[in-house]
Amino acid sequence: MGKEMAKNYDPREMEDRIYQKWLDKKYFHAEVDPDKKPFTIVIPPPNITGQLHMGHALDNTMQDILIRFKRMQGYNALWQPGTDHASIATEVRIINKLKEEGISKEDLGREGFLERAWDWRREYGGRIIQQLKKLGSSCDWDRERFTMDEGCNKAVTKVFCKMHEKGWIYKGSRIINWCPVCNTSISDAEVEYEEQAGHLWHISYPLVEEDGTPSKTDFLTFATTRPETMLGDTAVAVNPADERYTYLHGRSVWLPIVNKAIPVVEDEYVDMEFGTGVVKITPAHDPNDFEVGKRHNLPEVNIMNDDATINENGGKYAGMDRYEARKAIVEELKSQGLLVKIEDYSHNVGTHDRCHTTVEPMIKKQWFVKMDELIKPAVKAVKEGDIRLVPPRMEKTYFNWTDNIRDWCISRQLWWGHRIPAYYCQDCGEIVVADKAPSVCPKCGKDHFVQDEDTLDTWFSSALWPFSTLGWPEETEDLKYFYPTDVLVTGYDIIFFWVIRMIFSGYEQMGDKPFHTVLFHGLVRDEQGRKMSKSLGNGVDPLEIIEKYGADALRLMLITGNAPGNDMRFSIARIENSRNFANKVWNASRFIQMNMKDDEIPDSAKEHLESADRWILSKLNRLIGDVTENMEKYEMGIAVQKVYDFIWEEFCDWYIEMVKPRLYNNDNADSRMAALWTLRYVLCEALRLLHPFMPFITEEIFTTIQNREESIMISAWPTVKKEFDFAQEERAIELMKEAIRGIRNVRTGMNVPPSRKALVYVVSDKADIRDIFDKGKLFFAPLAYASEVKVQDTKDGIEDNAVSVVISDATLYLPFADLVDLAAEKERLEGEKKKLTAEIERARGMLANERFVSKAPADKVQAEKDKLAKYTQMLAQVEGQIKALG
RNA sequence: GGGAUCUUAGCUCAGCUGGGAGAGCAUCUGCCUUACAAGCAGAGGGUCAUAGGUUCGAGCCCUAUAGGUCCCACCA
Repeated sequence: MGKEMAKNYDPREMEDRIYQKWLDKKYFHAEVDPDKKPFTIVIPPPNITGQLHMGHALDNTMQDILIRFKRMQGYNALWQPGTDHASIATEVRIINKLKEEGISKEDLGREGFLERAWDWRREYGGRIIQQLKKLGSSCDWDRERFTMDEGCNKAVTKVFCKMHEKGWIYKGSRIINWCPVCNTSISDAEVEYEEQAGHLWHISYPLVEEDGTPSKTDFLTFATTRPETMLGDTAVAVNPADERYTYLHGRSVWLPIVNKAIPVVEDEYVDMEFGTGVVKITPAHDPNDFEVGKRHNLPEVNIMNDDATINENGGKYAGMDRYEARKAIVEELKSQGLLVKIEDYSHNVGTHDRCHTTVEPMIKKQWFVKMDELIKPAVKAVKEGDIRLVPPRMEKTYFNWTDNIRDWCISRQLWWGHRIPAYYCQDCGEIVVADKAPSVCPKCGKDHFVQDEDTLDTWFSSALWPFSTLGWPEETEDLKYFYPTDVLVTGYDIIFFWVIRMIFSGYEQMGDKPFHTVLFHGLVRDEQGRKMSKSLGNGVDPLEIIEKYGADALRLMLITGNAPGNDMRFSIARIENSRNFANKVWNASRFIQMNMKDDEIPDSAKEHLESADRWILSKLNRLIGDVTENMEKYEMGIAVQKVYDFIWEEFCDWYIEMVKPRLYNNDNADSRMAALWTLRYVLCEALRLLHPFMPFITEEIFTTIQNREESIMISAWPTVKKEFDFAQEERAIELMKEAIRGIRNVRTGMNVPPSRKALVYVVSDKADIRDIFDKGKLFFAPLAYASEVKVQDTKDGIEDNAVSVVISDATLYLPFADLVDLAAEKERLEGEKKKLTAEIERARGMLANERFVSKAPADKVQAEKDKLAKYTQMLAQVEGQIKALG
């Protein structure tokens, strides 16, 4: 006899133990194997600063479900794990820690700082990995990678050099987004716009008279949301088509405070409808103005330091913070009578997505990736279906970005990250981009080189993740075998940051897509539907949930009723329901385990299957087909719902109840064995279907019930078995279920309409069987709840339309008339007949329609034919039943 | 300004290529029935946002309207 199962399901006792077993047995490990087809997923590498949150839990649950499913289907499944160095996030974290010690990163110097960063990474970088394990993630941990490990470093350097050589990476002065708090440039994707209440200051600049002095009477008025930038104004602009201002063409205005003349330029960019139709132009601090400045060859006056204080170009305002300066400048303009009015104004302000500081557009020398050519294959891939996005609507978001792509600013003024492999000759200024510092300058022959101080955007290395983790730039066997990977699972919020960049990097570096499918999920929100965030403090810690309810319950909750790409709400009620389901599975298994006792169940038991057995086996068959299909289509939420319904309703509530009398009756060994065999078989198959979703409990039961060590996770995914197709039985039992619904509680005498108290005939030609029923030894739900039981040896006297069910060697007949309200039933059938007749007419009509038959796809036409046949058959049945009812 | 998406039972949400309106929770009734009260047997509850259209047939497709959410761009 196998081990005793505890009365209640307790995940705490089993999950860590089972996970350790899987690790010990190396089930997660994948090696190149030419005989097997690979299935590969690369993990979206979590930040080393990260703590597991519900988003990770969902993301990794989905990946684990897919990889376990494919592994069971016989694929060589590799789930490639790793972590991301997360340059800004980590650097900020370490700086804060240093601050507590009263030191700054400059105090430590670059080397010292990096030492601290690596220490930090060693200490905390593995934390999230441990948390992923709690979830049951079947990653191949032997292959764990880090975006800054040696191989990834090589990949990054190689890509940088390659693309530089191609001219696709360049250094240039551009207007970029500057975060004054993080002290670094950031890319467009990292800017988050926030609606903020602000003001619109209406300001006048005097026109410049012919003698070069500011006019005392003629002014030009315009509005601005950032008055302090006037210090850097180098022009004002009007639309060339604006007739109000033709007189200004070629003239200048006087820039107050700075006290110099700046030209009036004409540019289409100015919207005549907005405000006064005049715009001040600050090329160094506004992206649009920058463009205007380029077109008109305007000087660029940078007025700010890196910390967003005013610099020496700001004259007496130098040293002031940008917002103090704003106040002071407004005051001064007011005192000069140049401030016309102040209006309340709400507008969008760009902020840094990490720290939410208002970004300052500035002109800086930065490294960029040229996107126009690089993006082309990435667009083509999705357009032509080489890469499939699930759900397809994500394509719109994707193309929205690719169509408006701008060059990617990749340099960051940070220390934690991949240092840019560019070297500057101190003697002649030559720039050399190479994987190592050159020994001598190719231009002047000297050897004084200094490496670029900047590091690369974190996403530069993550873009290479699908192939860098497999060994690129080395030509490894892994790479040949596992690349392209199969499915990428991630949130729709990082389409721009990551997904697109991986796709174009894959095509550019590998000449092939990084994966064929991207499966998106949404955000996990709190119970009120708010985004979970640290500042709100409404985050639910997955680890606490796992501790209390088990990883299986958490996983099931996350995946049920969750459609791809849709946000979902966290709900403790649904967690409880998931846990209850686990308990249900546990107890059903315990019941089977108890009844198996010490018995060996021979396979020959199959030869004595009874109708209830055939019914559940047939149902199981259908389930296997459906679930597999849903899984292939990434409809995991639907798949698991079907497994859930099957186990709880069909298997537990019906089959187990039907089979109880046979288990308790020791007089018919064949019948009992057949029931036991079916119980165990169906349970094990259902456990396999459930395993990707709830790996721990299924493993525990699977090994216990079979009293074997063999793991469910490496067992075969169930397939549809022709031998278990029993359409007849399915119909019979479904009908019986319908008939006895409502009378199951007859014993308690409640809630059952009198007309439904059933008279049950038990028919058997065997005397001993009749005897069992006569003496009430055999328990079966309809019998127990029946108003009367008649035992006889032939079918004589039983109406034709009685519902029958075979138990052991007896057949039970439940006369329809006793079970249902005949008048109501007749009415229902008449309705049914009407419906079917209409359907048949429709199908006939469609098939008679030449246009439909000739133009519709063949399978559609076939489907109609099938329907016609089916409906015709059903109609005959219904008509028969009506006739039988009289 | 452009785009996406949602509106289905009291609540939270599924509903795959048009053909049966569903789940969990909540509510009501009755049950401690030897697998399970983390349970069992039942019941009630929906004009599928509104208005049109296509179709033999619409929760699903089209158009418009209202409201919500999100993304992108951004006019000083």
